[in-house]
Amino acid sequence: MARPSHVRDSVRQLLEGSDRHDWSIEDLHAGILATGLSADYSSVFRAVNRLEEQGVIGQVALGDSRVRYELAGRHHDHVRCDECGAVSSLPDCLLERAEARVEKGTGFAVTGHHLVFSGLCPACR
Amino acid sequence: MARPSHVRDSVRQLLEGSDRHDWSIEDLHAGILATGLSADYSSVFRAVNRLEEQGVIGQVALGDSRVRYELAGRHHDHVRCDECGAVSSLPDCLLERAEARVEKGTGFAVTGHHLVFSGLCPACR
DNA sequence: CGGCGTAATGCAAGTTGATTGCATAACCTG
DNA sequence: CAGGTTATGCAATCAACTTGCATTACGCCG
Repeated sequence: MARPSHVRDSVRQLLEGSDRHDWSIEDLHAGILATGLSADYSSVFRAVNRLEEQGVIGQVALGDSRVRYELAGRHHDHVRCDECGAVSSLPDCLLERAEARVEKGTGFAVTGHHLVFSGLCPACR
Repeated sequence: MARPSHVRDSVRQLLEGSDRHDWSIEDLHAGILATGLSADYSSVFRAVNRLEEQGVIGQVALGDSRVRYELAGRHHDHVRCDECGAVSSLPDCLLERAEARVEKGTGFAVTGHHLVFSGLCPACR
């Protein structure tokens, strides 16, 4: 019976109150502590899992072997800086557009991209 | 003075002797043991790192929080089965093509994709 | 051929981030 | 207020990666 969870609420607020697309659990944990509230890492972990189950947030695979999250919403792709790791999101799916467009839209100097389709292989479907 | 390294050689042979694109260090380690040779996990780890430095192999980010490797070569994208994790590579960059093409070419039922551009952000370049 | 210096290896310990078990505290319902 | 369920903290565990250190194996040079 969904009881209030200040941890979950805090996580949600952090996600909603920023435009970041690369929150790690640790970032969220630190973020909560920074607001003066307290929460255990494991509680944040569980809050995040729950929010993910509920479809409120989703994982973002940025290839840094660390699970990152962002608010769930319309599908979009990301650009990431090789240097500082900054992540920006692209307004829409650019599958059929070129990297030049990314450059133009974000100011990033695009050097490459990583693309993974997901689905079911012939054997599984 | 690059001395012979049977571990490195074994790793290389495994990579070259298969069409897999998702070798984890553990897979490689197991693969070597399977050939009758012996090698420590850490040696495989170091061999893999060296081969990566040398540009012989490269990481593949498949979003399963585990570092995976494949032979370095022309850029290409991957399709991964949500169910069993099977990975196939696509012959060329499909950035400007649609998922329908992937379906057709691989037999996978594509349900989505993950795309990450990399480059330098305005501040870094 | 024998000594040297450097690279490779194994073994074990250390790190980091994710995950779980368990006991306690909090909340909603009846 | 009692009962049942969920949330939380704390500590322990896990998994994968990484490093330190001593030892061994090459390859080279005199």
